[in-house]
Amino acid sequence: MTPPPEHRRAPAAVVLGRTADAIAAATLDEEGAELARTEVAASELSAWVAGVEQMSSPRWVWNDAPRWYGTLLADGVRVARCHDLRLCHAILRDSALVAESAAVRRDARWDAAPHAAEESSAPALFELDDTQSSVGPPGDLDEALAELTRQREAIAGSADPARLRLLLAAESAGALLAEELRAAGVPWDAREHDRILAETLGERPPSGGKPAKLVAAGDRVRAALGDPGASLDSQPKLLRSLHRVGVMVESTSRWELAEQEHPVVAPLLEYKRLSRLLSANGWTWLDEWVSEGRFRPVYVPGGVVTGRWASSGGGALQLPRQLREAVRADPGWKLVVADVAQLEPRVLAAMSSDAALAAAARGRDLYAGIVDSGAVGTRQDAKIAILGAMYGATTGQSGRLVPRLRRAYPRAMGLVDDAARTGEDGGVVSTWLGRTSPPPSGAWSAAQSHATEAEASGADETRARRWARDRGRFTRNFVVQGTAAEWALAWLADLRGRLWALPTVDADHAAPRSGPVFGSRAHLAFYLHDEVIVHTPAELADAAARAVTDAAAAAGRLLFGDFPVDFRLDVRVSDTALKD
DNA sequence: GGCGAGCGCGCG
DNA sequence: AAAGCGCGCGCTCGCC
Repeated sequence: MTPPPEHRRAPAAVVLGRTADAIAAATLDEEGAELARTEVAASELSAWVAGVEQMSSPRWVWNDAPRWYGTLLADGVRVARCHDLRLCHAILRDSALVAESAAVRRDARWDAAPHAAEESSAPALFELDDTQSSVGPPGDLDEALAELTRQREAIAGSADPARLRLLLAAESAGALLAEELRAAGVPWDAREHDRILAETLGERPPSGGKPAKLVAAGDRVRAALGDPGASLDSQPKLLRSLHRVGVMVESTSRWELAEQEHPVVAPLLEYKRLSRLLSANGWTWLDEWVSEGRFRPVYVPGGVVTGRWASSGGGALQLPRQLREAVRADPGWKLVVADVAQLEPRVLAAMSSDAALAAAARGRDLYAGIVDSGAVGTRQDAKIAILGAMYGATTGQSGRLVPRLRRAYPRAMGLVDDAARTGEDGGVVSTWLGRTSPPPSGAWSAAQSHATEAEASGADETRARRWARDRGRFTRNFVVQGTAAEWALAWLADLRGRLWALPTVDADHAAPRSGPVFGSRAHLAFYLHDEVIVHTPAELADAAARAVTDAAAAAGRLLFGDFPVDFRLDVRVSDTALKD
């Protein structure tokens, strides 16, 4: 079928790059052939992108999403699709699906770290001449076009182009979403945060000193140690103080202290709890990271080798449960808080086609299903056994339970056991969609080969074996954690589209602090591995909750087709992100 | 005074 | 109880 001419001329993709004083854009057709080239003044870029987006909704191709999209969003421009060259390069470079000879593997300039996230208020972004910048991947149009060509060739020549396309689309959607999450921010009630701090630590001290309850806890510890001058914040000193009063621990970690019977233990654990809250998420954090009712963390898509996101600054991925009450919808808005129950074992069931494990998970708590199958006796045992199987536990209760799972779910356990063996042998493993683990380091390989030589000492052999097992546990977990991250990206990408399709609200119901794009509509506000928070006008909360659930089902089908595994969500509509 | 390592602990 | 995976960050301390 021949499409009408006007459709053929509509660009399938637009590649953006920079010149010394403007933006250069190339429009491409479906096959990647260049249709036209345009120059746009930097100050006009957002308006130009908005127009093209409305007309043809192309896939925007750029070197690095943070470099482009933050400013577009600040200008009120949202795009539907992109291809993030930096992120896709990293995947293709390492993927076992890609031919060894592929040119994309050999251009180290695209191995660059991401650009630091721009302040959304930075007006000079598009004025900067960063074509010569030493930070981030190459910035000019011809470089971007050349890299895109290399990537298209690598995909087309790969062992599974369809999977890779899915992975790269999901990764790129994540790149968009990371900027959107930052633009919208987590709705944060600073007064509630302050109330929690004051209740736990005592009132905020005027000049950055220690709050009263922390001081009091410290005094109780020093009294129990019989040493008014004891230093509690220095691990070596604290350890010596504990030894002096007969608490013979090897570390000062919480779990080891908790095993001890001594009057110092309770106040010390309390002191540690308060001290942690103050230093990690106290008033200093609040001042630095929350403004105008929003926490705007910096997400780093693909920041973890497995494909999980990392974060940079603000500790976005470590928000303590204690502070969830400070996550609070704007007036007239609601939060939809949803997390996946037992994501990783469900993913493992699907990727290994383990029908028995999938059946245990279907329509219920997966751990309860394992108990019902008779493999283990209690829910707690099931949880410990599953975690042990995915992490490679060999000792303790977990190590004892894993063999029972191996009998009950041989396909699932076979998959992770194979991944571990491959890693121990120095090989690489891949996720369901083709993200591949890094090869072993030079030191690792040298240690392994040295251990087989005649002059190797027993210590050499012991060390080599330990490193091999360490790597086996890493590759064992890589396939599951990485595939779970792919499922989560598919979930997010689908949800992002569903939320965008919901109606917008009138200006008098808007949440302007979520920015010009998202202030008038339900939007994603937070994402953490297997959990999302949607901030939505109250009247759309039910629709948003349905979108979250429907997106999870769609993600399961997209990755695993008809394989009968379900991804159960706990979904709550509430004013706060508090978990029960 | 800057920098990296080690510790400990928050999250999944 | 932690064990077995993946992170980021604040703190101290030794080194330069």
